[in-house]
Order: sequence, then structure tokens, then C-alpha cells
Amino acid sequence: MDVKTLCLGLLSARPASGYDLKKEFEGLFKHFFPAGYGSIYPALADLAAAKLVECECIEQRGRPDRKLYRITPAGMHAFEQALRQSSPRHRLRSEFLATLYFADLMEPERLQELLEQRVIEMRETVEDIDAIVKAQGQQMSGGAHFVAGFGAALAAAATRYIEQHESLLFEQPSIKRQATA
Amino acid sequence: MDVKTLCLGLLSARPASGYDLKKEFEGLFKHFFPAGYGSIYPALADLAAAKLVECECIEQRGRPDRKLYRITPAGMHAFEQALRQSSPRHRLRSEFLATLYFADLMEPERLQELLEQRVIEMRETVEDIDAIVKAQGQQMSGGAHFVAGFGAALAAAATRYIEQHESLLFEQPSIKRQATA
DNA sequence: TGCAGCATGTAATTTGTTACATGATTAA
DNA sequence: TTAATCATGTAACAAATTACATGCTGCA
Repeated sequence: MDVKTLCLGLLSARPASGYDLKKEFEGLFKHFFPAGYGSIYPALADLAAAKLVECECIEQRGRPDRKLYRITPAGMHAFEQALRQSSPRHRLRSEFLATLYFADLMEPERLQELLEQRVIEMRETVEDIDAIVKAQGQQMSGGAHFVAGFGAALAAAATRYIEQHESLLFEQPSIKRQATA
Repeated sequence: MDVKTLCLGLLSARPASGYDLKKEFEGLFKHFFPAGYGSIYPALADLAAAKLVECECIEQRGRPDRKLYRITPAGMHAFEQALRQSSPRHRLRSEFLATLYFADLMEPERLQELLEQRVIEMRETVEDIDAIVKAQGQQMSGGAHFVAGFGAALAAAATRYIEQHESLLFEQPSIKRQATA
């Protein structure tokens, strides 16, 4: 599943422009599948070229045509196939953890700063997700609810872990490193 | 922080070959910063070109020379700078969640399959991390312990969440989709 | 007057993945 | 004999990020 397929999936619920999709990516998806214009617009062009979506150009005064993309039956079929095929990955890539692995090379102040920053971001994630659910909960599908809760649960667990275990990072170094001089 | 910088960091603890580093990436790092030969070998070549590491070629019978890389003072300095600069990201990219967002388009059997698969993988993650800590706990730095615990805590939280909330996915669809015919 | 929002896209770059290519040693 | 381990790498490809490029509308 790549951005292209996800765009197709979002279009399975309702027609939208690239701009609209970007706003969707700024909602829930931000927290587990971020994407920007740079991937969305090319994705839509590809989907249109493959006839999985159709494009209706809506003229507007003073701005570029609004291009409203609508999924085709072939597109719907392709998306359902995509959901069936392949085992979806779930991957974490954390420079944060990679950095903390080397805590013994870092100043305590720097460590503290990183931890605080991370806790703030995780709290913001939880708050953002909660706000989305409060605002759109009625119209959200079971899948959307599940995903929202999942993201919030992970963020909360990360916060809790940091608060309960940060002391591990401030111990005296036990690993011998190469002499640098 | 990219694979190159991480390799440099690993070399700050001890000299190693690309093959050795790959084994490290198959340990703890597998769970939050995966990398394969395809990124490791080029990274080492780049680091050597930048004089951040030195290479000692050790001849062997019947196999390619073992290339043992050793960090230089300049490399050590560069790595410490890297730890100081830039706010490290912590990003999730989950095709798993993106897929489940569309649960109402999926067969219950398929859903069940995905959930089970994910629970198994998460359990394996926890077990793998626990095994690493049991085996190497004595020599692991505080940072390594923190990171190991973090990974295990996240995986455990994910498992718990799935088990407690999977029913959300099996509700009747409430979202209206486009007619496909 | 200035900023946020609407609305499109391209191009260069970065990064990493996957497949390819080779081949001896050693333990089961 | 067969599989795992040791040991190196390159090349093609895929994907996404970032920066660039443009410009009106409408609100405060």
C-alpha cells in the first residue's frame, strides 16, 4: 500500500480534489501515513492515466480549475484487490530511539530536551486524535475508530514508558568506547 | 539520522565490518531502524571517503578481504555533532492501519487474518527483544536498555489494543460509498 | 496591508529496497 | 550433500520529501 493506493481508497468514499485529499492526510492519517502534495498530485495523475479514477475539471474564477477525481468501477475493483493482496507492513522508523541508544555519549541536558520534546509530541498526537474523534465520531466508520484508537493508544504507551523509564538514560556509562585521542 | 550516521555510531563503540554491522541491525535495531546490506555497504564507503572512518583490510583464505572499519577522531566528532543537532523524528508508517481504515470494504475472514498476523508479529517482537536483553543485558548500556524497553512496550500496547478493540472492525458499515455499478 | 486559504503542479534530490553477482568454509 | 555462515559489493528501481513556481480571494 502506497500513497497512490491510499488516495484511491479515499476516493472510494467520495470524489475529491488533490487539495481535498491533502486535508484528509492532515487529519487521522497524519499520524500513521503522512503524505504531502508532492506525492498526492502525481498519484492522482497516475490513477487517472490508469483509468482507475476520472477527472472532472471545474472552472473557477481566479484560481486553477478544481480537478475533482471520482473512482471508476475498475478503480473500485483495483482497490478491493489491493486490500486483499499482500500483507500490510507496520513499521516504525525512529531516529529518536536510534539517538537515545547512544545516551552515554550525550549531555544530560540534551537528553532531557529530547525526552520532553517527544512527550509533548505524543501528547499532541493523543489530543489531535481525540479532537478528530469528537468532531467526526458520528460519521467515522468502525475502521476509522479502530485506527484512531490504535494511534492514540500507541502514543499514550510511549508517553507512559518515557515517564517511567527515563532514569535508565541518566546512569553512568558502562560501555567502554574507543579512545578518541 | 540516516543509516550512514547510525553506522558511524555503531563504529563509535567498536570497529566492525559491514557484515558485523548487518548483524547488529538484525538485533535490537531491527525493530525501530531496519537496514540491509544495500544501505550499509554504501554507507561505509561514504564514511571512509569522508575520512570519518578508516578501513583495514584483513586478508582471508577463500573469501573476500574482511574490511574492518574503525572510527577516526573526526568521525567521533561528527557523530557527537549529529547527536546534538536536529530533532530526531519518530515515525510510524503503517499499511496495516491504512488497510484497516477500510475495514468496511473487507471480508471478516480477511480482517481476522490481518489481526492475527499482526498480533503474532508483535508478540515475536516482544519475545525477540526480551531474548536480546536476557542474552546481552550485562553489556547493554542504559540507552540500549531504554530503547529495548520502549520497543517492547509499544509492541505490547499494540497487542493489547488489538485484542480489546477488534470488535470495532466487525460492525455494520455506517458509511455510504459510491455506487460501483 | 498582510496573511491564511484555495488550487495546481514540477523537478531535483534523497533514501532506501530489491535483485543481482560471486564463491569458499564449516557444521549437521 | 545441503544448508548456513562468512564476506563483499553494484545497479536498477521505487518512493517520498523538499524546494520551487504561480497567483487570486477574502477576511481582519
